[in-house]
Amino acid sequence: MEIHLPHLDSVFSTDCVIFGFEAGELKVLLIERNEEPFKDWYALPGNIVGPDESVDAAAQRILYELTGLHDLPMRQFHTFGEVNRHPQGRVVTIAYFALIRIGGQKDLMPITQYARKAFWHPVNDLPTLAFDHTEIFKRAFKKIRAKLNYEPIAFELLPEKFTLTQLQSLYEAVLSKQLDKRNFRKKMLSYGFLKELAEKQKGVSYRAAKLYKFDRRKYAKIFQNEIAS
Amino acid sequence: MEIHLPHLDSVFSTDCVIFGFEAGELKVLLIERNEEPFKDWYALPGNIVGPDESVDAAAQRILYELTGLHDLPMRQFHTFGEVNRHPQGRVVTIAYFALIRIGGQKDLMPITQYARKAFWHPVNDLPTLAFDHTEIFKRAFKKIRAKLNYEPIAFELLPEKFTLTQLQSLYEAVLSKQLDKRNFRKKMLSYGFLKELAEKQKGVSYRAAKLYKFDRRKYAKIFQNEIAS
DNA sequence: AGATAGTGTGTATATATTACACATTAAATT
DNA sequence: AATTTAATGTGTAATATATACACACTATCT
Repeated sequence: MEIHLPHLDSVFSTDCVIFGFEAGELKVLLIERNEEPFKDWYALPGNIVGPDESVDAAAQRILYELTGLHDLPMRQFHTFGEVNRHPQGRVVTIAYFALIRIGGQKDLMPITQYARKAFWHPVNDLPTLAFDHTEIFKRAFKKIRAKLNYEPIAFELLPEKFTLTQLQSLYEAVLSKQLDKRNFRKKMLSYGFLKELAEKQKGVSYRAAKLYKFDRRKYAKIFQNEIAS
Repeated sequence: MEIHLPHLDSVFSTDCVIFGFEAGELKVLLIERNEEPFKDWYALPGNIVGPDESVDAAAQRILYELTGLHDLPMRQFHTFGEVNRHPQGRVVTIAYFALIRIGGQKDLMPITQYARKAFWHPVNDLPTLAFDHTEIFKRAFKKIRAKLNYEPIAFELLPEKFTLTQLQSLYEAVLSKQLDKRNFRKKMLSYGFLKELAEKQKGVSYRAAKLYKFDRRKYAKIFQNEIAS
């Protein structure tokens, strides 16, 4: 039996690529769709922008509706404007990415019926995604890999207090390469925006590491003269 | 007498920020509008995307119609999605930039009646522009300033054969700062992607400088392992 | 007391960046 | 022919940054 789908006029939508970091792995937030087309498929959280909301606001609303997450600092990274991206008609999609601390939120929980569930999936070994979401994801991943080297995005993925080893392991996960421990520490500390805390790591069965936090204030002071991206 | 304007449904448009370099100055391509709203104002070349063309293709078509330029390597840099950008209704605009050699083309000449003329204007001291085009321009300018440091975009603005002094003057114009001649040359040449030609500059009333050209092949070879933007 | 597992640290070498000044050349002028 | 003009083309020393590399220390567990 064929499913009848209405034809859509030109519309725009947003898709969000939300990255998280957990158990030494970089992960991306997916939903399981509960709607045609691509019902039951995995997809990036995304939907149609309303006529009376800005695209930025729509991205926030849609993410909330599909996953329960709200008020993330989302950044636009590309707009996908090919003609045949959507089986039901012309859709231009403005894509966003954000990086968050997994677990910093309460559980993931779709608010609407468009998604059956929302879940984290490691970026390596992603399943096939609906629409052109695999391409959208790849582009976002490339972007954050590049940004990692010149913007302090790593700290958005880590808990507020973190060890230098955790920071390094995040860099290694995102860049897919090993880094030298001594050089990594020397460099990170040389920037001067990491604040060493009195506190130490807890609950480990070996020597506990010092905790640090990212001092956004100092960062801004140090890099205020640089050209922003 | 009031002008009646039709209400538009949600549509998308493209705007292009085309940079050129002439007489030691960075310039941007503007049009003089011949249509409401903002009739007679200066603006970036832009218009509505058709239902059956990709956004990238639309950007090319629209630029051609308004200025006569075609087949430029245009790159998307931001999408403007606020609700009240356009007095006639909701318009989401995908913005592109490109860099070209002024004079490499025949004259600028609008093909359609939407623009009365197209012309180059120095980026410093821009006139007031229609819509939010000043903001769009600024964002593009910021982008190319940043890119100049990690992508070979300078060569898109220069003639095929150029002197190192011309190259330096371009860097100085875009970055708005003076650079040291010896260090600049040392660094540029150290990359290994500039090819020194046998030929020399002509028609100058002083010692003629050596000409160089950008060797795209070598560039690709040298930077193939780097993360692209 | 010993084993385990990860933390924390320094130095030497190579590479890149910065600061800085003058002789050379081609054309134009006298 | 000699001089003026205006810009080209070049080197070195000092400093800062990046890389390569290994082992003693410490907290917990057994």
